[in-house]
Amino acid sequence: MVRVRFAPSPTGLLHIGNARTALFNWLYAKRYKGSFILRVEDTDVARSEKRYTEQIIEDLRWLGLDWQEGPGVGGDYGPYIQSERLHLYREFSHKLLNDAKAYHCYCTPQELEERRQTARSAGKPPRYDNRCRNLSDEQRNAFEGAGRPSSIRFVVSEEVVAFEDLVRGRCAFDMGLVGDFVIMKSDDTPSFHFAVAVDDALMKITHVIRGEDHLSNTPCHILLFRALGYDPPLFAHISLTMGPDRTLLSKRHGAASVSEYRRLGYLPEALVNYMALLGWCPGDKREKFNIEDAVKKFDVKDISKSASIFDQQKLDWLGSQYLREANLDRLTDLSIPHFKQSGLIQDGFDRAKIKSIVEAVRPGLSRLLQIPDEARFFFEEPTLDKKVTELLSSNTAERILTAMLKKLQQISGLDKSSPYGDKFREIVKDIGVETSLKGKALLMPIRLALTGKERGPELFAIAPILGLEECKKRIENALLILTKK
RNA sequence: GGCCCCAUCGUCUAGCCUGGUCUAGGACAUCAGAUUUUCGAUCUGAGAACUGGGGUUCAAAUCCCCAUGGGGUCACCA
Repeated sequence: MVRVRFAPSPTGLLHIGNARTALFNWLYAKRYKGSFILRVEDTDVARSEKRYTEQIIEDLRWLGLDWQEGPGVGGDYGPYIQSERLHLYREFSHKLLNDAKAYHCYCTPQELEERRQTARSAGKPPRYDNRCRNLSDEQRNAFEGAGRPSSIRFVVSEEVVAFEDLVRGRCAFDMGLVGDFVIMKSDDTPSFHFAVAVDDALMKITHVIRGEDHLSNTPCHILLFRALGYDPPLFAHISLTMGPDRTLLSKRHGAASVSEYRRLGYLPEALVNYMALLGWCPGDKREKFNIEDAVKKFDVKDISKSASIFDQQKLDWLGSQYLREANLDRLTDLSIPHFKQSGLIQDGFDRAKIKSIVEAVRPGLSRLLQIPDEARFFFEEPTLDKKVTELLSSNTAERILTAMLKKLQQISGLDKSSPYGDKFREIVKDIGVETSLKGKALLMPIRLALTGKERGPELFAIAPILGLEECKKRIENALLILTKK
């Protein structure tokens, strides 16, 4: 039975890199019909915040990554929030203390920091020198008497620890090179290493799929598992995601969290598809695939070993693919909040109209937030700026618009479903014949007058949505500005 | 700095394990053409890579070594 876990720490929003790790864990669990477990690692009291826990949970749900055990769903190995498991870490740390596999360290953070600095400037590795490992009783009593707080450190044995990483193959580390590390902080909460080992052991995790940044932590965890009397799980260290400058993806690179991409209006299936593509491919030539397809083919051993750079353009491309094939009613529902937020509609709006606007506007867009922007001219009369009026200031433009206005005044409606077919198209056709203009020369002035923009949706889709009166008004308006010049 | 991981078009990658079928395939982006009476969208096409050096071999993108480059880690952060 495969049991994998995603263990975010609620010290910030769900980062794209972490979300990808969660996705790979989720895919692996689904692929092998195992359990995906969510565990909240909130042992950093100073930086953890409840709102982040909530936000992370919301983001995972939005992405569609459901968990079989964890906050909100329970499970046999709970609690799944580390701050509710403190008694367990204390218990296990005392066990290690009794077995002489751990000891109290009285060094203060300031002392440790100073030593690290001097070591670093001397060109030496900034590791702990194990100085409290063999404290005499007198020394210990002196520290205790002075009321010095202590942390608990793990006795790291000098040996080479090797393991078979599922993506990297055999990895070996000389533990003689690493210092004894803290397992319980002086505030009696566990360090990351300890909490991870205890929880992964107790929760019977079979595969630890996590970022490559944990690769060199792994031997520490293996030693801990052994000291605690458990078999270590299998490890799979997946490559990291970088920004365009090849440094670790972070806020500096712009949007870096799932919430931000959500706010920008990417469809969750597009984001999931893109994250899966970062360091993994389904083996065939498809780039666009849904999560179920990914489940069928996914395996950690196929994950690329090298780091990958987050490519906004490719995400946008995928975003546009999903946007154009999304169910139109769903898309309409999803974009309505964005319309409201940009002040384009209020309660009591015409849903059918919004739907046709969304349909007209969606090709070429990659996310929901772009929809109201692209559709703004449907709601607000365009302000013809200097550039547009310049583009319009040819006498052919004036001829076209004058003819158009005249023809529009002679008809009673632009309705696409009128028995006369597409009136607007007919009118344009006639004007084309009359002026012997065609193509861009013919259509661009009309587009500019109607929308105020050089680019936008299909012109013949715009007019019927705008309606006859609005079209007349806008053309009149454009002519007014032109003749005034 | 020590240790560890990694290295194919600008980017994501296929191929590497099990050398020959690779004059290295696909996708995004770029450029060009076509099409839509249209900017965009769409379609078609083009340019674009095995980091370098040594081996091993009849043969190396593929196996080995070194160099270089990138990244990670060495916290009472996770």
